[in-house]
Amino acid sequence: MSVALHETRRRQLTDRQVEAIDLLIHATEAEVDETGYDGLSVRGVARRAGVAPATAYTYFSSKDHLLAELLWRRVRGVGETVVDPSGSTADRLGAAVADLGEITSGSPAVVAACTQALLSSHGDVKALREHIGVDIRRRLAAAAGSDRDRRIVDVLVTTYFGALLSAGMGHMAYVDVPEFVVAAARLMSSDA
Amino acid sequence: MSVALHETRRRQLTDRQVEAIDLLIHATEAEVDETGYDGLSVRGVARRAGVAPATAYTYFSSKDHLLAELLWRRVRGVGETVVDPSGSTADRLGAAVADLGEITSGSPAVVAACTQALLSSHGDVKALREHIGVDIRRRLAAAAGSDRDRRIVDVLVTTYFGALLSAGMGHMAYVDVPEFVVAAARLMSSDA
DNA sequence: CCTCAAACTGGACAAGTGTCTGGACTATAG
DNA sequence: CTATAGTCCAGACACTTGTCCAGTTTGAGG
Repeated sequence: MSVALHETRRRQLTDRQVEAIDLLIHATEAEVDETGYDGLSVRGVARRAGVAPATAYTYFSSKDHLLAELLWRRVRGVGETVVDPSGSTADRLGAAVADLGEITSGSPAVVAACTQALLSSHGDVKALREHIGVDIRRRLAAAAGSDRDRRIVDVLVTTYFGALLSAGMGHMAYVDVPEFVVAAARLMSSDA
Repeated sequence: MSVALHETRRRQLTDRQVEAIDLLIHATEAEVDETGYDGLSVRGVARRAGVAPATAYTYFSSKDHLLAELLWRRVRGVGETVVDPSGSTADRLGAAVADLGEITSGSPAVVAACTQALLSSHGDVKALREHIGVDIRRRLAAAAGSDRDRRIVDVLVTTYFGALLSAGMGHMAYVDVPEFVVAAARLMSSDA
């Protein structure tokens, strides 16, 4: 029996289980793209993935958990930004934020559902949210480089999540989020 | 029959109905302070307010609607910030943001529940969210004054909501939100 | 091939949410 | 005072969500 360590559960999972989880995540993406957040249900995802509802519930405790895991995979999938030391702080932060745009590319319905799910108070979602927050902050901090700009990174992370929220509410397009955050970075970097 | 125009419904309401609605909102505040967002229910609020559940549902379609209305009333209750033309942009924005701190004063549990409710996709909540967003933006824009700083106001509004989100997730205390946004304003205003 | 423990299944289940309805109540108009 | 339109109430209702369980299937090890 070959096994693999996986983040969704704190146990070793067989290849088959890993595959079932992947199936569920992909089914989630397809399903939410058609039905939207409100129309999504764990049962619907399980049906699409060809898995029994009870099985889906052993891996994911709610639809929010499914969506949060989907988003977390997207965040992890973003490549590390190459820092160019010759550029200005704003340039470097801009490059990092532009790379983060990969997360919010694709179907807006899917992105909106994921970000909405991330606000859940369920324990499983909280943990994934923490991972995502830490990861994004790490990327921006690496791009900023010096400790002198930590304050700017703090504000920028907050602005980034605020912009995602704003996009989720339809006040901004997801494609415009990176640009907006870059503009904020320039406003804060005097060495532009 | 005396009547009053009220925002919760698009109809004229009797005094008695206005009072019932006030009772429900106050009961919501007390209830959520004890039980938190997850423990809150329309039925529980109705019981505390001494109103039948069905009646409560005629005025508010969900617990999110109750909480959003509560927050909207708080926002409306904040006095208009007096703009001091002699101060810097950052100073004026700072004064406005400090006044907005009134919204998030009081029980953090209540504030957290309200902000969480505001993320609901229900139509009733959406409308209130819109009102709140417009009102806060108007206050900051008035404080900024010149059109030159419109960009800064855009970022600041986004940062403000991002900070509220951050506080809701426990990464920041609600009392520190104004200070954080003021710091952001200073970072963006070169005429500090 | 056989054993057995683990995982999957599908259906039942309790809890919670929002809606609906018939009857009681209230206040305005005649 | 009576008629009547509108509101409120209490309970029933359909629906969804997450949990649980007994039976079946799966697959690694002997």
